[in-house]
Amino acid sequence: MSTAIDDELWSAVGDPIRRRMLDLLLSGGGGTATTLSEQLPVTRQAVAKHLGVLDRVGLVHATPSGRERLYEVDEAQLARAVAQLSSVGAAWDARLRRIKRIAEAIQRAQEQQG
Amino acid sequence: MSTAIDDELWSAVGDPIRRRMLDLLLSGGGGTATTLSEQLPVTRQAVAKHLGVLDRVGLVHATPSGRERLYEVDEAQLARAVAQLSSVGAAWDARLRRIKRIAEAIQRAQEQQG
DNA sequence: GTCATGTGCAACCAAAGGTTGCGGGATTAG
DNA sequence: CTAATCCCGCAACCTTTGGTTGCACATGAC
Repeated sequence: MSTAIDDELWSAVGDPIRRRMLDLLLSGGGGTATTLSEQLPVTRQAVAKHLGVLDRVGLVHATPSGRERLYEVDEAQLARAVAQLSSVGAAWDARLRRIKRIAEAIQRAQEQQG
Repeated sequence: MSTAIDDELWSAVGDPIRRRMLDLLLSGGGGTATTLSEQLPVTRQAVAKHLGVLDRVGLVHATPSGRERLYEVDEAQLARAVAQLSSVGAAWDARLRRIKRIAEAIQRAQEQQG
């Protein structure tokens, strides 16, 4: 029910730039800070900071290769994040359904009474 | 595929405190800045700011009542947000599946060849 | 009227996202 | 080998955002 433990993963994917970065890394099969920044509206340094955040929570990992630094998505960790997203979504969805059921019950009761 | 349009809703539910506020509002059937702040680790003013954010994106709406100001969740808008969460989750999930399929295909090809 | 309570507004602080500028390794050209 | 280049990391600085305190105003209780 609670989302307390997973706030780090959440806030990691909560940033629009970071979500687009994950998209780019997934579709491009990895990338560097420079290549990513060319496809994003921010500078290389900003991308590097975001990559640091994603790296810290384990969503990506880096492979130094010569003067480049190739980043790739950790698929298992991203799968975990996706699972948590759907978990929260499912919880809210369930509560919304319950509220709707209760509201309908109240309305039925009022119609019977009135 | 893209999440560009819905960044506002995303970032609204991207904050852990705001998610807990939505939870509290849903389970408690509404609340004021004061009552919410009593159940959260931040001050009333911080809660009020968050309520302002949630109000701006339409996830909650306020009902002035005397000297109080009751906030309630806009269920339709929250349902929209949930849909977008699952949408992004599903997109990533699909891409992860595709990557896994391709990786397996490559491995099969290598086994045949080697 | 007086007192308490809930709100809103303003000033101030700290952290996060973003930018520019610079210096340091690895790679390629000469 | 040297020089130019490219990619990267680090540091300083700015702006926005989440958070706090303090205060003034309005409304309900006495």
